[in-house]
Amino acid sequence: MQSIRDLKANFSGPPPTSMAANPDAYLQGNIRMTLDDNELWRSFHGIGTEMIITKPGRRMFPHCKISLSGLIPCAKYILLVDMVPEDGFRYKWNKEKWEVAGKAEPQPPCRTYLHPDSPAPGSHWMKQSISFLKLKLTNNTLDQHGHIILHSMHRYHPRFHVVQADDLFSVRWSVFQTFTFPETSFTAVTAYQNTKITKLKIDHNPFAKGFRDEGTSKKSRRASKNPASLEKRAKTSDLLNDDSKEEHSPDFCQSTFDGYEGDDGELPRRKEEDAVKDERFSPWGAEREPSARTDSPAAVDTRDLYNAEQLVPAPASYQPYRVHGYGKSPSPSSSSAGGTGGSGRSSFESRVPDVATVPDHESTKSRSNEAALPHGGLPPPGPQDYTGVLNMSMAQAGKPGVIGHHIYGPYGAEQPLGQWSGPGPAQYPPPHHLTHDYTSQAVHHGYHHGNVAEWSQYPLFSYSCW
DNA sequence: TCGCCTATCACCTTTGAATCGG
DNA sequence: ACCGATTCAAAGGTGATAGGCG
Repeated sequence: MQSIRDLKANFSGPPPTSMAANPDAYLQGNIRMTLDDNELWRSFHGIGTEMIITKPGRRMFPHCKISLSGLIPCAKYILLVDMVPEDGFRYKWNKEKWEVAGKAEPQPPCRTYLHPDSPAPGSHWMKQSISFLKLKLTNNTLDQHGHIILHSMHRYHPRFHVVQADDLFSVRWSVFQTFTFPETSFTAVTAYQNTKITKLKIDHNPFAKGFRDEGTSKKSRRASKNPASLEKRAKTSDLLNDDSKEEHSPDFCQSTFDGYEGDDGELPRRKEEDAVKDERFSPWGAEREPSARTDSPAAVDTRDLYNAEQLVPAPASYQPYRVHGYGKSPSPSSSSAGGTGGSGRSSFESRVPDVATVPDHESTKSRSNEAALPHGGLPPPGPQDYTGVLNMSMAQAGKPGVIGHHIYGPYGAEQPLGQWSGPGPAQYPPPHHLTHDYTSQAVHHGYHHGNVAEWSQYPLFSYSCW
């Protein structure tokens, strides 16, 4: 899992370098998030997770379930989840594998799911697993229930935010850290495409028990009524029987993420090997191959897409954080020595700042520079969902020694709306920008850019679970 | 014709109120 | 009166399916 270290440590403590050397010195920076049911997530990820989205909203399965540690027991926190596009493409399922089908659709209104327990003290969050069971996904852009709106046939991954705040209204003044887990990425679909995923869901989701083969469920009767379904079921079975050979299956193209490719030769540690396996044989391999990306119809610069879709502005200087914090490099959770391989959990300690800083001249310059780039132009305002949305951004004085960790409203006097449509693409750069040593790079860049004022925006949508 | 979306279905789990017994 | 265990029905989640739409 990847995470991003809260910058607050930079303000309240010694220089970043020393902090890195003494991580225990600042509790704030020691928040650790673990993905529960990691094995299940991985089994889905290895095939290519799909999540059904429906108009009334559909729960995720597996659902997001995490564990937290390192929080201040008596301090209150708010937990949020949002979904961010994995890339700038639309996909289609063709001949047992996913193919790029063109440029991604404009990003639907960005919403954030607030955990219903929020706000709650750190002790509450740490005493047990935190489940986002009731989070629902929809493809209805006019949804009034607060479900997270996604596009079908697009790839996303959930992003978890931990915000230290006494209440929702103080969120804007609060620090928050963001975590992502590579294995939780998925394709939003209105109907399952990959029969292996269907089978896996049926096998593991209690609500789908009625579709399991075991016993003489009425499903059999139902299926027997329709020869076509019989055929389909047979096909499913065949496919599943071939699971043992799946690594050689045509739909399991080798991934060539740069972050991993370099290691292809030798993988001394077994854990790492296992961890990377999912990526290597993910059905996404072909599409995510750098060359494929370049040549794909979408030879579209994803940065443009994110500019328009995400509205999470981030200057060029911010890019490295996101690149390393989120990219498809080997999952740090699984490759880390303290790994969670056998624990069935993926864990990640926040390392990289994911907190935007108050823009200063430097950042302004940076933005200007980026705007001058071929793909760095400011996008038109995207379809932000402002209704009931607690839009906010985190602003932070990036200069060393400056105690500033505020979150400014997007339309506050401090920050004209125009600035909110800045170059967001930095958050989701193409995989080929990944460097080999993801973790160390992330840390390095995070601190390296500490002097640069940066912005980010997290539109928070909370009424979905109140 | 094809790919995707949606309404509907039967089956199942979850949930909470009602009931019962100690 | 209180508490815990059990029962039961309603609510809601699931994938399958057929048909609609562009």
